[in-house]
Amino acid sequence: MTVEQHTGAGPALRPGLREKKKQRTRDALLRVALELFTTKGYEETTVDEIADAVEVSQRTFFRYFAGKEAAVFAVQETVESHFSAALRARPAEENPFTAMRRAVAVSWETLEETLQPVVPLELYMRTYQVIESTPALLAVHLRRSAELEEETARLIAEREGLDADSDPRPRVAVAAFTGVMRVAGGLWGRGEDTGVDALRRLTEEHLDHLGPALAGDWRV
Amino acid sequence: MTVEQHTGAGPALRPGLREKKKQRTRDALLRVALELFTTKGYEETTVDEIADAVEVSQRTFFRYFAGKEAAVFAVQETVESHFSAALRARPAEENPFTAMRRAVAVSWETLEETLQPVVPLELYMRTYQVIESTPALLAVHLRRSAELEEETARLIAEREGLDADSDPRPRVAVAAFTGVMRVAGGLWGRGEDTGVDALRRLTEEHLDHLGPALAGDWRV
DNA sequence: GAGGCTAATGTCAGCCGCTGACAGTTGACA
DNA sequence: TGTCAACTGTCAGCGGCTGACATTAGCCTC
Repeated sequence: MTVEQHTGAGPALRPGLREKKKQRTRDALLRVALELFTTKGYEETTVDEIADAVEVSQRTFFRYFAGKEAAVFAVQETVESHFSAALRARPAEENPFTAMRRAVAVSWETLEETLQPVVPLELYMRTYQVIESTPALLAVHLRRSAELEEETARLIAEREGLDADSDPRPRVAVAAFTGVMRVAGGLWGRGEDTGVDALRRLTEEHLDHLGPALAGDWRV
Repeated sequence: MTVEQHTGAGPALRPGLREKKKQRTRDALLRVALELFTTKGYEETTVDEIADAVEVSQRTFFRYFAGKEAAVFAVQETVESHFSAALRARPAEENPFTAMRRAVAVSWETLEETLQPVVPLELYMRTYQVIESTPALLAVHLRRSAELEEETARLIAEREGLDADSDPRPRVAVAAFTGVMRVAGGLWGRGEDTGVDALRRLTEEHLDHLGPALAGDWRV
């Protein structure tokens, strides 16, 4: 059994019937899973239901996804590496915060076309809301975010010519930044407007407060 | 079935044999669970093993703890409310950051005596390391931290006479603060020195960088 | 294009976490 | 002492997940 776990970056050279079938099965499983999660809820959806809907055995589902959770976060992986790429592409002159802010902005602008081959943007957005509102998923999401944060800190350290292991500043800055991002994300998840624009606006708004909030005395 | 889920704040007026037995069972389950988790690992420990060691049925374990995880975080609950209390006790003149910093410092100083009745401090510290090094537990921990963060933001907002729902600044400040705390906690979890002092020192060190890190240009 | 190789899938048995239902036991209190 | 309620045990069962083994089906060679 070989089954590529990640979508992109496969060999893809002369797909062959076998590869194409695998891809189709994976896509079908993913789509059906997200569709069910977003309609009847994550906890309420059984792996058997997903497998049945795609007409494969439960065992096969687990060969494509490490677990029920994995299906939820499969798309998220794409989004995250999309952000990392955007950050790497930022010019060296920008300071850490500007670079992160713009990387977020850019990666959201181009999100739709990046995701299109995998799932429609709208389904992804709905999935994101399921994550924010399902305790078990939120927990995993936060841990994953922490990992992305670690990676981001290393990127920032590199940009600034610092050693990420000995110098705490990159981590601290990134922690503060993503902390704010998370607050915005949480608010968005609890709000009504589920569009990308609403999320973008909320984020900008909150990031604007980062500097002043740390200054200290708000009562002036 | 009534079984008080939390340790403190019970009636405790003239315990009675029944209450005492319940308390003993719960304590035994908790201690044995943490002991097993910290020695053979969380995933490797079965609920049956815990129950057997205490000589109760598996079903009884689940009547005292909502799940395997709940046992791990039972102590953490105490620690968290201890911190909240310390923050509430901070004088109003202190600015948000100072208040949070000192609340952390104070609550750690008095941690041992607070925990003593429940579990030895050393066992708690070991448990904390298990949390940091077990993905499933780390995930839950982060979600719980997010909830504490929410509560803390409300406290801060109240101190400053702001509305936590409309004004993003309390949340942002708290997010930045706890983000840094988490980084320090993570480093401590991966380090060798497992004492409280090491954790305290790391925290102070990282918090000192919060202001400067946000200033922007680190290359001067 | 028949046959062999191997990847993908299906089937089955079983572990573990967790829950509802029901029955048995044991403190509490009149 | 007897009644009631609280606590516990037993049992059956679901859902997530895994290892082992048999079956199917794409691929490649002669």
